[in-house]
Amino acid sequence: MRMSDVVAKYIVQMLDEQNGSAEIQRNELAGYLGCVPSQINYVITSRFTPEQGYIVESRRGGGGYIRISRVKMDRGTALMHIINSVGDTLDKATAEAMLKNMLQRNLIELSQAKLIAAALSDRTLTGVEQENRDKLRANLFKNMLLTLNS
Amino acid sequence: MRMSDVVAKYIVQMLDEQNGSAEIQRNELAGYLGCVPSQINYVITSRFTPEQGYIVESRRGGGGYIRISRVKMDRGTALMHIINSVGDTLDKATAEAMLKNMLQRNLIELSQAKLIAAALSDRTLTGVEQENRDKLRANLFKNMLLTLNS
DNA sequence: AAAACAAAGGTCAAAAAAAGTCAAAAAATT
DNA sequence: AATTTTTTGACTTTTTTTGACCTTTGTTTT
Repeated sequence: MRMSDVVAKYIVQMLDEQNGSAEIQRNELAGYLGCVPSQINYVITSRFTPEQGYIVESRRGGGGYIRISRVKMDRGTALMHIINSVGDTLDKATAEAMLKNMLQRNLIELSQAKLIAAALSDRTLTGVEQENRDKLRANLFKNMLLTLNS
Repeated sequence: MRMSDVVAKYIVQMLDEQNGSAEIQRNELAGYLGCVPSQINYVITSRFTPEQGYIVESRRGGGGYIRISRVKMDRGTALMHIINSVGDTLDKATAEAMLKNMLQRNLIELSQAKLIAAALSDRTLTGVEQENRDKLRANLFKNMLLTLNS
């Protein structure tokens, strides 16, 4: 079995045992499982992504940690669907249409839609090169929506 | 739990109990909590800054003290203040501290804080060059907050 | 009143404790 | 054979902890 699978399995097990939330110490876990610390980062970026329904937070420095949480799927199923339908890039018009739609379907509140729209606006993203904007928009959109269904 | 968090928690608790104002003796508190005195300074400068809505006053010498107070204002003003305190760039740690503080002060809701945090996270912004991230963060932060006070 | 001493708090930088990044090498898949 | 995914490790960045030394203020002595 691959090391990355061992790590992933371990994390999934923690998530199962601790109802959807696991906090690890990178170096400690790496030591325990017998891999290099950066392997943990690899596993997290490759298998615990927003698309796959996970939120990852971390802190460096003394007492640092990595926290992984599984997003619950209730009303979230609809959101999850939407999140998954967004590819690598997302243009502003499409994003706005989607937000409008979500509002009509009562999936999000107005203040939330406004927050998201503000993040995706051209005004906010001046400074980011045109070619990168829609990529960033996709990222922003997906990551932000994810926070709503946990 | 980190020493710094223990200290911060202790102070917050005092603030809560004494409606927004706490007076401590540095050496005494350090002795009580079991840390070096300068740890107290560290915690204060890292977690009880004006940006985060605190005023700190102190006096040396016999009978010296450190007084920490939470400043309070109406929501719109407070948000405006916060927005204005953000310059051209904003690093993630500062942003998070600010969000936490806004939450504590009931200026925003949890779901909103989460949306904003997600937009500012490194994970969302991978793809944006390091040197531009904090600039973009400042933009995102300010533009998003602006939607909240209208 | 001046000088000496004691009692606070302040500063700063080094060391320690984490986590993050990136690219090259190796392994697995197609 | 080519491409994609994994593994590794050197190097970076962030955050916290600690301690030696500094400054300010109050209290005693002379």
